[in-house]
Amino acid sequence: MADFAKITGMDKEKLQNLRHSLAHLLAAAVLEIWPHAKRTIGPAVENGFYYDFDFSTEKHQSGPKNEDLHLIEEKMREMINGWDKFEKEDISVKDAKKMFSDNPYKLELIEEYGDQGLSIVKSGEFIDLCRGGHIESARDIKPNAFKLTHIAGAYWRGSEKNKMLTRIYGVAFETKKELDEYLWQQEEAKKRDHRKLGQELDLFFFSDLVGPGLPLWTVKGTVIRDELEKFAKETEAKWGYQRVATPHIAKSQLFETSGHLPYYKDDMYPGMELDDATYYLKAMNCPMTMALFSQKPHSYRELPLRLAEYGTVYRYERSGVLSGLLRVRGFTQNDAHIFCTEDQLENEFVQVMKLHEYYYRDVFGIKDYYVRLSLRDKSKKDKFGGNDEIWDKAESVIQSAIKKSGIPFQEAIGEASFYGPKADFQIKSVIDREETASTNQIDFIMPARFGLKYTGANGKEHPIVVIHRAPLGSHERFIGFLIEHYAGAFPLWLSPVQVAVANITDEQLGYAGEIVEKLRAEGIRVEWYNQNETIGKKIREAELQKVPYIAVIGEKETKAVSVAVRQRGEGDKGAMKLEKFIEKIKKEIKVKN
RNA sequence: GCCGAAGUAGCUCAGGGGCAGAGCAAUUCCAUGGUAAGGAAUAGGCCGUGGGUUCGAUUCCCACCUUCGGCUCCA
Repeated sequence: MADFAKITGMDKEKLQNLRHSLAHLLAAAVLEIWPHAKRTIGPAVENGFYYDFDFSTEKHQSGPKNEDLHLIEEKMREMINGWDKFEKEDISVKDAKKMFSDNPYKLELIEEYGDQGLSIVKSGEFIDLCRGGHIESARDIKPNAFKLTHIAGAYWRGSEKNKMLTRIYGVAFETKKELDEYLWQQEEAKKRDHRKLGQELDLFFFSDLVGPGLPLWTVKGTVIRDELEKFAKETEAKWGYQRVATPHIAKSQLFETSGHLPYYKDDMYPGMELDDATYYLKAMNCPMTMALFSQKPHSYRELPLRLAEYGTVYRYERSGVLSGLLRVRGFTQNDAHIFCTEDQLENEFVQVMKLHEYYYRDVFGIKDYYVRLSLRDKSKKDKFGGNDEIWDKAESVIQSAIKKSGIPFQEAIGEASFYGPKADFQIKSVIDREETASTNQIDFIMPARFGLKYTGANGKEHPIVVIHRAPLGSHERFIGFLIEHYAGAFPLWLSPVQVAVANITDEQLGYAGEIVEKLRAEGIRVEWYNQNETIGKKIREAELQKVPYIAVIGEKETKAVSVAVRQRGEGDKGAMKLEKFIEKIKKEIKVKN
């Protein structure tokens, strides 16, 4: 995992210990108020801590509600005074079982970790089973530098087969100042949440009539989609890609051939039974492109063949995971499949990584991401197709290619797809949720299942290897991310409205209308603020809509055939001739910044 | 899917067993204005959907739908 956490004054381990100690304090406070609750575990996490409880044993009252957090916090502050040094002691399995005889969760942990040695931690009256990692004394906890934030459900030991527990989250820092700063940052982050900005800037929405996870793009949102797509098409054409188009549905045989159906059937929209077959909405484009490639024989001279498609796919994501544009059920991928020889594979993959660098670093200025290299878990053979020889080859090529590209990465064992290892570009949303922006895979398996071959210089047939790649991920997720990245203030080339024309009085309606027409004729996206309102009001509205340029038209401008230019966030830039303004805009659109 | 919370005008939200409220936006009128909100009037509602309790439900109860916070999942 990349470390997105801010470096604070306190050393990291000590801060983690402080947070873990607070988890114990939280448990102690909760047990004071809900004496029959069962505590389970409470680790430190990024920015804070949590503790999981089972309140189902609490007979007299229900578990905590959000409004009780305040109460628990007060209890914690009260209890700190009775706490002192954190003392750690080793304990035998027998004594531990006795001590926690009424707590099945602790007993399960004792059973599992007993042979590795157990210890307990004590402070004041409080004792908890614990592996350790505390600050020296509870006196180091500043009572005003932590805050309980929310209550949520969480499965015992992270498995949905287990009981759902109640998790209480808190945030904690060394000082109140750091806590306040963190809380302020969280508030600021909420302002750039793509769901909020999507509403305010009128970019997309969801309709109950259409269904959950199926975004509808407004006129303004569609401009961003189209610009992004146009840019990707142009760029990828230069990088040697050719475009194809495939249907949205296919017979079950296609997904059986690709191998997806047994693995992913539950995540696909259910099949449509027809006379000749069961048809499925595609949840991925690759089987279609494979079928397209298999249509005719291929010579080594055609390779590498890079086939790109903006393909719309549908996945039946579980209802609870849907989130704005970042997790949807229908989305359009910036997809492509590179069909190549084994010898070309590494270089092609390096090129794919370089394309990412161009997009992320050079064009969008995205810095806050990391690459997750997902490899197979050798002990879980049923999760991954093919044999060890093929996997070893694929993993060695991807590792070598990614090293050659010079892009830093982290390995994740067991995260590979069933048909191959992958290099994913991981980003974080403003609310700190990590998502995959781009996924890139090496695949020996699916081409083999489709029997894809090429004829080599020696006249013999050889197996094809495929790279799956989607640098811009999906329109939905990538635009969701871009909205947050730019805080809604898109660069000129992506802005739904590039110029707002605002006449000061009705006297200039004629001239302003001409300006609007001229800008439009130059291919500039313009919106005319011609309401009967003051210029101050129009400027405010255009600024709130984050329009990059406002062309103010008054009596002076009409006479001089000019526009008074106001730049987003920078204010009045003075008047300039219309031709000059158009030239400036067009130049800025071209350089994409 | 699971735990919890919330759904009232286009948006942000208040209210509460007996005629449905505000601000912003919209429309019209007045004002004709110089760089972040000029004034007035009008219109706008199955109070998420379906059941139930009640003389009466937007309000109370139940179910469902959607959204939000998490968990699990994420080709």
